[in-house]
Order: sequence, then structure tokens, then C-alpha cells
Amino acid sequence: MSPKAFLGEFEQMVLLAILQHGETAFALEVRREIERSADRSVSRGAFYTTLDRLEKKGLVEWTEAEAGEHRRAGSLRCFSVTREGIAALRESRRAVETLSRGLDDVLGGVRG
Amino acid sequence: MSPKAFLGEFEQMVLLAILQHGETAFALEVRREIERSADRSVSRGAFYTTLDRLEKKGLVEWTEAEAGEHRRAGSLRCFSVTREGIAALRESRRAVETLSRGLDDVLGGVRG
DNA sequence: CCGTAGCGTCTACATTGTAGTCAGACTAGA
DNA sequence: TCTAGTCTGACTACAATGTAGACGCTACGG
Repeated sequence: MSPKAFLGEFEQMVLLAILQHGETAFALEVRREIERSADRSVSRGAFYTTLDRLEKKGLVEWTEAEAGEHRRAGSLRCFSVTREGIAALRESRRAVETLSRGLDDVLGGVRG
Repeated sequence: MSPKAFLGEFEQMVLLAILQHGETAFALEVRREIERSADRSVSRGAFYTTLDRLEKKGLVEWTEAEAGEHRRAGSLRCFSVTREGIAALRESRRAVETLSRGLDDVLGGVRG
């Protein structure tokens, strides 16, 4: 699938955050992961809207958590990134990485 | 100044492309750099609009190339990224990198 | 001079990002 | 049980970013 459309910055972070939690992740865990890593607050609106769009594009999918798995009855969504989601993520990152090549000096060693 | 607003994907690429060309870069060189690296076409409209917004935010600045420097009279713009531009770039990248940590396996790295 | 080509500007519109508000479900206290 | 409080998820509206195309100007060739 040609992800002709690039992922937005935030979409990328959401995808990444879900992956951080392994196979699947509960919405709020994902939100917290982003807030922690990006060091900024994420409103519910921004978050769910993005998740919704990502699902519409087939990059993520979700199932409802069973009643027993959690304290909630049937309202928790368990997300996972699809193959296409991972592909899109890689595609987006590749472009940025290519352009960043050789700029570690300027960018001040963001990582080690 | 806290760049509380994230850089868009494309804005980030533009900034990176300018840096790739050293101190300054001509608009079209930048555009070509992006097309080459991201492997997609960039319309003039998308490009200049982004450059304009970046300038309005103080992340890039430019001067006109002197008549003698190039074959054009006074129409070539020479861009450079400001300190704030670099800071914004680092800030944006940091969040994504933090979220990407440990996912090289899944993302398959930049497999050559 | 006219036609062509390259560079930069402008306007309009699609997509993505953000905030705020509303509703349903569980918990606690009386 | 009823009422209040909190948490999760959905919806709506709006701002910011991404994209395309048209337009005008300057240089070049006929």
C-alpha cells in the first residue's frame, strides 16, 4: 500500500506509543505514554480524534476489553497497530532520517 | 521561548533540507533535496507556503541573493535556519525518538 | 516583439491537531 | 436506593498545517 499521505506528527506518536505497550494497549495508557515522553499534555479530544482517523485509515484497530479484564464493563478499547500502520510509520521515519543524515552535529546529538 | 506548538512533518523536512545545504540554501535546492530524500514531488505551493509560515514563526530567515551571485536578477531567496528553528527541530525529534526507543525491532530500522 | 521556461507569490481547499462539552458506567456516601 | 463524583469514550467546532493550481515577473531564444 502506498501511504501517499504522510503521517502527522501526532499520529506518529500515537502509533509509537501503542507499540511501546506491546501487542495491545488501552487508550489511556497510550495517552499517558505520550504525555510522559513528549512532556506535554494531550487532551482527550485530540487523542480520540486522532485514534479515530488512524482507524479509518486502517493503521490501527481495536477490540473492546472483556468485562473481567478490567474494572470497566464494556467501554475500554484495546488498540493495536496494523501491518499497514507499521509500514506507514517506517515510511514517514525514513524520509526524516534521510534528511537528518550528517546533521547530528547541528542537532546537538539528540541521542547517543 | 517554549515552542509549545509541534512542527509539522513537512516543516521539519524543510528545516532539515536547508541545514543539509550548509549555512544557507536556495529555495529550489531545498525543494529538490526534499524530493530526493522523501522520494515524492513537492509542489511550489506547498513548499513556499510552508517556508512562509516557518519564517513567520521565526524559525527560518532569508536574504535575497545578489545579482551577480546567480543568473537571476533579484529573485532568488537564500534561506537559513535560525537558532529557534534548530531548537524547535530538536524538540520535535526528541519526543519521537523517546517514543521510538526500543522499537528498532518492530520498525526494522533503516534497513539498507 | 512574441513565445517559452524558471522562480516566487497568492488564494483556496483538504487534512491533521486541539479544545471543550456531553453522555454512560462505576464508586462512594447517606 | 438515590445522589454526587470520577473516569472513559464520543461528538462538534475551530485552528494549524499540507497541498495544488493559477498568476505574474524576469530571463532567454526566435
